[in-house]
Amino acid sequence: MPTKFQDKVYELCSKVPKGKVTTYKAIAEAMGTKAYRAVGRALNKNPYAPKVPCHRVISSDGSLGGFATGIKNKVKLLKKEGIKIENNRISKKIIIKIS
DNA sequence: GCTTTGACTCTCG
DNA sequence: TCGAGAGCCAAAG
Repeated sequence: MPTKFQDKVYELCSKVPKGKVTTYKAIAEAMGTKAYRAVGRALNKNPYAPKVPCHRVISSDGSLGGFATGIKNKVKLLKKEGIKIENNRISKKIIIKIS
């Protein structure tokens, strides 16, 4: 079991509904921290790999940010979810905020 | 136990 | 509009 911080990150990731995405910033803010980078780093480890849809987490300005298994794979996964991706950019309108 | 790094974000030029 | 620099926190080395 990873740290509480990571656990929180993964939990928030799970809260993202299918067909929508969220941002690293939103996650960090949701857990009451500004460790945006720590969130990304935690997801890179991704001990919950298939359990948590970490591919639904992107950067704040709509870019994909990055992906451990490759951006291309991330794009493919998101497209499967019904998310439109253009030039490695996600429509900001589908970006949601975590409660 | 301190230093470096990172799937980030913001601000300034 | 685009590029570079600084700031932030947590985990790994």
